Amino acid sequence: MAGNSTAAAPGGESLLFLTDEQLRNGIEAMFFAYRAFTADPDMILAAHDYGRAHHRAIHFINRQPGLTVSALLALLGVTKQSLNRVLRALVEDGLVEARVGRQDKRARHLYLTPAGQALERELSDAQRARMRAAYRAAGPQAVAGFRQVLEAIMDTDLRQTYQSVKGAPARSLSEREGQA
Amino acid sequence: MAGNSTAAAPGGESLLFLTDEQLRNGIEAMFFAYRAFTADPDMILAAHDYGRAHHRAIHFINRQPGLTVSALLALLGVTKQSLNRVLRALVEDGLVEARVGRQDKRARHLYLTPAGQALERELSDAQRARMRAAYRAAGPQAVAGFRQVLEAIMDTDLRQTYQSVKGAPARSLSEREGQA
DNA sequence: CTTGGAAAGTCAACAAGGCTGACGTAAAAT
DNA sequence: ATTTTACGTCAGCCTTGTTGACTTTCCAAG
Repeated sequence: MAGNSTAAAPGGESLLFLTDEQLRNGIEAMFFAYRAFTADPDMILAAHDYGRAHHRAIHFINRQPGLTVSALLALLGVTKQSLNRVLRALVEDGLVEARVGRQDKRARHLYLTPAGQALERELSDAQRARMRAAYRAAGPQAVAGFRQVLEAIMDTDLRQTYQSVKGAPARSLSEREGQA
Repeated sequence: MAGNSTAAAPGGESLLFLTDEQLRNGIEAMFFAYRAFTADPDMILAAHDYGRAHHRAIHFINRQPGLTVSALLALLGVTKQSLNRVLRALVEDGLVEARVGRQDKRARHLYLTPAGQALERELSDAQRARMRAAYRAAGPQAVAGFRQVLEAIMDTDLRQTYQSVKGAPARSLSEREGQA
């Protein structure tokens, strides 16, 4: 079975932190923390008649202005049809601008309008405030561990995706793609 | 505004870990890690024609056998109509048993049947395997930090909820409520 | 040059799982 | 006796995921 709970350490280290009970606590902590993590943006979004899907799109468009729909698709991990609905609403409401590619006219390059930037700021201010408070309370060392474990939880694919975004090229894409 | 990024430390500590950039990375790490975190259970659930909602119910019923519908409601933070749909399916499929309370006959106490326990094991084995690998890769100190930050992210309410479950009384509820 | 496939995006329709509102019933509490 | 609590249920709505069936555009091979 899978319950090799309190195994003695082969390398001499205490492996008590690998107990099934510890793992279960970690799983539940992820569940509750993620709920809190999305709570503030959710409230703001509801006031604007948007949902989490809109938030995610706005977040990454802000992070990499000029990225294409398919690039965004790869980041979000949803179908293009699903994303399209969200994107259409944002474009119609004037929060996002979709410019046709100069070199490849099939591609749409996405940008936040000033209104879009305003909402992005509102959302990320709230979310960062919570993270900042948590980071401050836990301290730098805990934060380092936090990040380490989160990265270890990711798949190889996702970790690469994450790493590629982390650097935040910002603006480089638009230049690379030859946009205005 | 909210961008007090690289502020100098009032207490003398380096506050570089509170940079907007650092916070943004943390936010994205949460997003990607949570996706990976739910990926394995999601695949198993799809094969059984269930969704995440069923998983959550099964998880907490396993954690606290004999808990009532309203207790589960409080843990999950959804409406009873939403939970009821999920619960009805699980009861009909013979994964969950709902016993009428002995002392309070209004209450339904929930238990996993052997079939329910089997699915729970399948799901949690997969999820724990991922967490175990991540914990092992990151090491005990990182795990401690991980847990600290997650708890700090939670609201006061959620933290209390989490703490109350963490102890895992398991079986104590059924006795307290006078169940068979 | 044309033609056929791949890539980008759109429209339509469906399902899961949230939500609100209204109602019913039994049991408990006052 | 009345009110409140715990639970179930019906009806209907919304968001956000899905698949399937198209265009339009680009590129490469014949």
